[in-house]
This record gives sequence, C-alpha cells and structure tokens, in this order.
Amino acid sequence: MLIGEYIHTIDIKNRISLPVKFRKELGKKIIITPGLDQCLFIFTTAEWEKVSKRLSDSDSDLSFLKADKRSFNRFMFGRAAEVEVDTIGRILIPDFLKDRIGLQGKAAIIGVEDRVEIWNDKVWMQYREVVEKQADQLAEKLGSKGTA
Amino acid sequence: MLIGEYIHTIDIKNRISLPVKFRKELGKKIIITPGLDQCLFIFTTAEWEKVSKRLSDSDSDLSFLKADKRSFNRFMFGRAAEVEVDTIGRILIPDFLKDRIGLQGKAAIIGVEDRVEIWNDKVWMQYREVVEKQADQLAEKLGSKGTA
DNA sequence: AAAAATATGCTCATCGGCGAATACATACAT
DNA sequence: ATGTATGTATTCGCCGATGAGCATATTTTT
Repeated sequence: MLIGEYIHTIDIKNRISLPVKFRKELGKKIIITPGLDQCLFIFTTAEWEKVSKRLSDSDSDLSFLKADKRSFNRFMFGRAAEVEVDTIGRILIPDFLKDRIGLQGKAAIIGVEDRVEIWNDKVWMQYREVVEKQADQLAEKLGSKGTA
Repeated sequence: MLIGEYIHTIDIKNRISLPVKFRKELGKKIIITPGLDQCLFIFTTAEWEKVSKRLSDSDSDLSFLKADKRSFNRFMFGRAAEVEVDTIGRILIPDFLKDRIGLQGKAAIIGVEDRVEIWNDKVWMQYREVVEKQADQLAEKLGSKGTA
C-alpha cells in the first residue's frame, strides 16, 4: 500500500525521483494523469486498467455522444501519459502536466492507498493546513454534541 | 489504449504525422470524420465498424428523433473519409474537414481511449482551460453515478 | 560515523519531425 | 501522338530535441 509524504526536487529536465518506498509497488511503467484538486495522479498500469474501465463503462459505447463524457474523457485520457521509471527510479513529467499544476523546484509526493499524487509543495502545504483546520473544527463539532 | 497530447505541424499539403505512440494501434488505414466540439475524430477501421453499427442501429437507445438522426448520420457518414497512413506515418487531411475546424500550422492530436482527436492547437488550448476548471465538478457528477 | 537516499550536472545516443528533392502519373496542349 | 507541365506521392537526410545513463555531490537517518 502506498502511504506517506515526501518532498523531492524536480530537476531541469522535469525529472523527479520516486521515493524508494514506492518503487517496488509502482513497477517499471506507470500512468500519470491530471488529478483532481491541483495535483497529478500516478497509477500502476494495473490500477489504471481498472480506473479507465470504470470511466468508460457507465455509458457503454458511443460515450462520445454525451458532452460531459467527452469533456471528462479528454481530460483524463487526453492528458494522460505512460511513463517509464528510469534505472535510478526517476520519472519524467510531461510538460503539459507539469505546467498544469505549476510544478517547479520542490514537489510533494503523496501516497494515497493505491495511487500516488504529485503536488507543488507550496500548494500541498496550504491544502494540508486547510484540511487540518477542517478536521479540528469537525472534531469540535462532534465533541460538543457529546459524541465523545 | 490511445492516450496523451501531441502538437504537430501540418505541412503545405495538409499532411500531418501521427504520434509514434499511436501508429501501431491505428494501423495502416483509418477513418476520419467530423467530430463533436470543433475537432475531428479518427477511428481505427475496427472501431469505426462498432461506431457506425451503433449509429445506424435504427431504434436502439439513441434518443434522437428520426429526422435529427438522419441529419446526424449524414454528418457522420457523409463527411467521413477513409485515409491511408503513408510509409512514414502521415495522413492527408481532406480539405473539407480541414476547413471545418480551421486547421492550419499547428494541430493538437489527442488520444482519448479508443479514438484520436485532431484540434486546431489554439482552440484546443482554450477548450482545455475551460475543462480544467470544470474537471472537479464533472468528476463529482460522474463519480456519483456509482464509481465506488 | 557510516550508510542510504536523493540531487545535480554532464555526455552520449537515438529518435522523430520537417523540409527538400526526386520520381511518378496524369492531363493538356501543340 | 508526343512532349511538357502540373500536381501529387515517396524517399532521403539533416537538425534539433529529448531521454537515458552515469558519476559525483549533498543531505538525511540511524
């Protein structure tokens, strides 16, 4: 299972080294796609099979007749890439994905069960804070109701 | 599976070279048709068989009224073309299709699972931005249809 | 302090894209 | 009917970009 948070740098050529702890599970070839909420998703090829199947299943054939479907599929497939992990564990981030989330300098690499996410480190920090605050508030709320 | 985004040039003779990553799957002969939303669709001949069958399956689940359907089919069939991929992986875009989406100079070539789309690069960039903004909402919507 | 992980810079090789030139075929005109 | 001209296709080769690998440096962890 992929868990944990790592901060790594992106080199001039848009390469980023995967955390050692992830390498085995991710394997030699991965799929990288735009993610939701300002990040990129990385899937193993196996996981990607599942994901893409779910994406295309719901409306069977001719999903291109539905406008929503078209948009979303262009987003998920059109901007996905199959990427090789090099011999020292790095991957090359395609430009169009890098630009999308403003990757540069440092990136946060997050394990989320069966996928990995890549964030601009600053954006990640902010996001984290927001989520943590919400968590506290949520706790308060629940606590005050005597849920204990 | 056809995924990814590529920017290629169209030469003086309306030829455009297919991304290397697509060539094997597309094969030597393809069908190119007007697409929805300002682009062209490219199908493998096999995929086109499926699509056209579904389209002409007279009263299947297509919710079009008959007249609409006639129009739509004229649009899809009447303006489709069977095109050969030349020896170095280029295809010739028929004028009437080229003009339709204002192809010139640079084109964006997008893999969307089982079809390829051709866009005027500028138009694609604009479209992309719009979709980016909607992506999270779209995901919610599609996700609520039973993704898990 | 030692070992493991990560970073960074450099070089080399390969591949793809693009343009130019050539070969081919067809049509037209003399 | 033959030669020429025009448009179209295919091939070739160069140029640039890009990716892969390596080797060294730095940082972190235990």
